[in-house]
Amino acid sequence: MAKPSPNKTSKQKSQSPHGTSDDESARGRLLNAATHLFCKNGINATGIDAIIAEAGTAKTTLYKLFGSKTNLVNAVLESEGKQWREWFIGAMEEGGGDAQAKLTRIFPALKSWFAEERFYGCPFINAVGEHDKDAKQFRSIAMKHKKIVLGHIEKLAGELGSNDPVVLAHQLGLLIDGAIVAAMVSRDPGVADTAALTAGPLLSQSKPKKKRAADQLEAV
Amino acid sequence: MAKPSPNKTSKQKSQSPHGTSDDESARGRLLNAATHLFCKNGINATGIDAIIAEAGTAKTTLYKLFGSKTNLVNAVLESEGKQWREWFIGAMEEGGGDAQAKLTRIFPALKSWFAEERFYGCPFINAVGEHDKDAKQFRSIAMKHKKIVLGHIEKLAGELGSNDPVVLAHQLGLLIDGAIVAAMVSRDPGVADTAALTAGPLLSQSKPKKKRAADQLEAV
DNA sequence: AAGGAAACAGACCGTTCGGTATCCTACCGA
DNA sequence: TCGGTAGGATACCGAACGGTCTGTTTCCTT
Repeated sequence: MAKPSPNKTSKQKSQSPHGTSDDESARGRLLNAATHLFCKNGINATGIDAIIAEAGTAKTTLYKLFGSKTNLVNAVLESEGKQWREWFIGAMEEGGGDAQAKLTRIFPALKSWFAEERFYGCPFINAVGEHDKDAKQFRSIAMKHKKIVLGHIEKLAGELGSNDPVVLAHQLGLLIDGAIVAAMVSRDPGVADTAALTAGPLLSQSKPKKKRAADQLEAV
Repeated sequence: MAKPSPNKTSKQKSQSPHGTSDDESARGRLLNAATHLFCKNGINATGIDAIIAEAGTAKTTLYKLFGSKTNLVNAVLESEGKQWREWFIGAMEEGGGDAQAKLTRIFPALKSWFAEERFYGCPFINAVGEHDKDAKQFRSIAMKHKKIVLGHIEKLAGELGSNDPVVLAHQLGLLIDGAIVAAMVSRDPGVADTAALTAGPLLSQSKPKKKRAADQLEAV
């Protein structure tokens, strides 16, 4: 939990799901500033000038380091996604216990994220929402991110003994997404409690053999 | 079930949750074009010129009728929200049956929405996501919309005999939001089936007296 | 001490943005 | 015949956009 040492190479567990690395190079400052502004105000609403003002760099530096705004956006999403996943998976894994214990930590972890002053929703969902929905660009990035997260949940769901880990992971994914957007809109971290309440039975009743999930689907 | 008439033109149950009213006046065409482009490409990414080009009107007409882009955005959200709610509530209510039957229609209805060619996610969620998250403007509009929807679900949850209709409505709301954003990102209407699968037990097991929801929360 | 890379400042480019002004056309009821 | 209204066309405005340019400062290396 407590973490020593510097950045870059050292493996540190983040306390926070995002974006304030202590990288004080121009690149790091630009990435931090762009992350903050893109997430807070939206990508299209954030101009280059605002980013360099917050980063305290020159415009030249930005274009030397990233080449274009598009590249900067991609770099932000990549680093932010990586940091978020490390935080999220870490929050499940740290503290040990069985799969159920780990999966039960999902929504308390999200709740603490929602309560942060700089919680602005999911950058991937927001990025998709403010761009062409027929284009694959952001949707594929978002799906790649989601796939990694759900993959880990699916693995835990398997350890849990679920008879359909894929479906269970998707169910939890739905609750996660729902909680994130509801928290973004309402600014109420308490939505995570509702999500936890909904997820609870899924995690405890998934061991006993009942009808298979796919069959239940047919019944609807 | 079919209710006649009150407003404006003829009152017909919409087959579709959005935006293509048959109003062929300049105002109607502008509203349709703006709705389509805002939802498809994002509000900030959509310029006035693109809107008037799709509407086939002059820029003057837009500003004579709406005054500003901001006003146009608000008009779009208002009309779109109203149409969506009428469609959604209609989809639950039409066909009758008890509260459980009505609530069970939620996700099949959403699925048919997700499958539409012009499904671009929830305009309110997307609008919040691409603007300042510290500002109330879009968040309050979105919450107002959501409150009406959840209010209706809550009423049905009460009829269902749920011992905590408010919590049940919020649980369903979470699944609805999650399904909408997941469908927007993945373009897979099937997420509605996963949501239905998750909601099913909530609707059937809510009658028997168990621990109160709030108590379960404490247990987490 | 000298050199060079990295970052600085900021003027500047062409384009597009939201928005305004002017003038024109068509229709419609009195 | 008339005037009013609704809408169309187009030129234009200042500001902001993403991006480039020239030139200066800082600092590490040798």
